[in-house]
Amino acid sequence: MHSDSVLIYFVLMKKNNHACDLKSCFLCSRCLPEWLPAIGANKKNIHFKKGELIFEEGEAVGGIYFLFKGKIKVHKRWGNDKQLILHFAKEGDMIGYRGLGNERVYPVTASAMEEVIVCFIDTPFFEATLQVNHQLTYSLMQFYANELQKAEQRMRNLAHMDVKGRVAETILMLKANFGQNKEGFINIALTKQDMASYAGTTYETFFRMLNELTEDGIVKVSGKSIGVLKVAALEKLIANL
Amino acid sequence: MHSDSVLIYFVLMKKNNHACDLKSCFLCSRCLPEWLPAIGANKKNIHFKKGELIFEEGEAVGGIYFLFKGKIKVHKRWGNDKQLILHFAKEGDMIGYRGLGNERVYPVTASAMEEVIVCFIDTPFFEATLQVNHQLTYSLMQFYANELQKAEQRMRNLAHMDVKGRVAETILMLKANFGQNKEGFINIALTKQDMASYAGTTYETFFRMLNELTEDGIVKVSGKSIGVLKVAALEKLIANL
DNA sequence: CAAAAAACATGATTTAAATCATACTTTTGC
DNA sequence: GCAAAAGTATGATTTAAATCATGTTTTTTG
Repeated sequence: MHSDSVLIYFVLMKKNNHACDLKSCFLCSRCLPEWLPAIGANKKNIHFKKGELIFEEGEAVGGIYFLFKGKIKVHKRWGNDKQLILHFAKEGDMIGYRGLGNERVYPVTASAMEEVIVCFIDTPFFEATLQVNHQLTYSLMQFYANELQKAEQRMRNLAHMDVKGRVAETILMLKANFGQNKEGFINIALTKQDMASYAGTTYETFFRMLNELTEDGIVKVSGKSIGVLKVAALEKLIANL
Repeated sequence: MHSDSVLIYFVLMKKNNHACDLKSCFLCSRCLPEWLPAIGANKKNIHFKKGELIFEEGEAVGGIYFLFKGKIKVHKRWGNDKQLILHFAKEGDMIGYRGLGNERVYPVTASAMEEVIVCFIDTPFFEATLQVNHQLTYSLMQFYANELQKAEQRMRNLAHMDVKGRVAETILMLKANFGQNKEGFINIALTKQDMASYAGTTYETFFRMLNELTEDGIVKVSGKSIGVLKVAALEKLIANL
C-alpha cells in the first residue's frame, strides 16, 4: 500500500466519522443493531460543491442518499428553462428514494444548493437491507404513503388554488421545515426564482404576490429573508373554499 | 341464532365466493398461503350503488378496499363545485391505501361510478397482515413509490404543460388503463366533466380541445366513447420541450 | 312516462397569470 | 478586483384558459 493510499484512507475515515454516527439517520435509526456494521462497511460519503448535480432526471438509479450537510433541491425539469421544485432537502433528509419504483431511472434531478456531504448506499445493498430489516421496510412504506398524500394535495393546489394561495403555502412550508430565527425570519436563503419554482409560478408573479403580502403586513422581506407576521392571514389564503 | 341470521349468513357466503377467490388480488397474491384463511375470515364484502361514497375526504380511516366489480373514481374536492380526479379504479384495484400514512384520515373521496362490490379489510387486521407478510409490505412500498412518481409527474404537468397536452395525456391514460374495443373506442364511458376533472381543467375547455383533436383527425368521438386515431400525434402534444 | 336533473354544445366576455421589455444590483469566478 | 453572470425589481402587453350565458339533448327517477 502506497503512503498516498494510506493518507486517503485516513482522510475518508475522518470524514465518515464526522458525517455519520450510524445512529441518527432514517436508515440507521430503524435498522437492527446487528446490521449497523454492514451499513458502516457499505456506505460511502460523497462531497458535492454548490451547483453540482447529485443525480439527474433520466439517469440510471445508483442508490439512495442521506444528506448530512448542506441543502439540496429536488426538481423536475420542463422544456429547457422551466422547472418545478418538489422538495428542499436539509440535513437528515433522504434523497433518491423516488428511484426505488419499478422504473430504475431517477424521475427527478437533485442539485446541491451549497456545499453538501451525503452518505450513499447503493441499491443492491439497500435492497438487502430492506429484506433483512422489516421494520425499516414498514417505515419506508409509511414514509412513501405520506409523501404521496403531500404530492396529491399539491396536485390539487396546482389545479385549483390561485397563485397567491400557493405563494402563501410555500412560505408556510418553508417556515415549518426550516424554522425561524430570533428576528422572525425563516432560516433559509432561497432565490425568489426557486421559491417561485416551488409554488409553480414565474419569478415575476411570485415577486408581485410577495409585494402584496408585504403591503398587507402579512410577511416581511429583507433581501433573501422572509418573515411571517400573520400566520392566520396566510392560512386564510390557502383555505379551501 | 334466528333463521334471519342464518339467511343473511348464507347470502354473504355466496357473495364472498362470487367476489373473491383469495388468489388474484394485490393482497392475496402476495401473502403467505398460511395466512389466507385469516384473510378469508376477516374480509367483508360490501355493495355500493351508483353515486354512493365508499369513503370521503376527512373521514377517519377504517381500512383498505379491493375492488371486485364496477368502477370507482378517487378525487379531491376544492371549494364546493370543483374537484381533481386522481384515479379511475377498475376491477382488481386497491382503494383507500392513501389513508395508511401517519394521518389516519382519508385525504380523498372515493365514489362508485356504477354498481360496485368491494372487499374490505379493516386497518388493525391489515396492519397485522403487513407485520406477518414481509413480501407484501415490500410490494406495497414499491407500489407507493410508483404512485408517488406518477403523482409528481402530474404535478409538473399541471404546473407547466398546457391544457391540450393534459387532455392528450388523459386520453392516453384511459386507453392504457381500460383498453379499446374492436371499433377502436376506449372501454370506459365517462362524462366529459369527469375527463376534464382528471385533466385539471373545466368542461368547456376540455370540450373545445377535444373538438380540435377531432378536427385534426387525431381522435374520434361518438357519444361518451373516445377512440384514438393517431397515438404519435397525442404523444407529441405531451412531449416535454 | 313525464318531469327534473345531469350532461352536452357553443359563442361571448373576463381575468389571472405568463410573457416581454428594460434597468439596476448583487454574486461569483477567472 | 473586475467582468460576466445571476438575481432583483417593475411597468406594459399578450394570451390561455376560466367564467358567463343560453339552448339543446340525454339520463335519471318519482
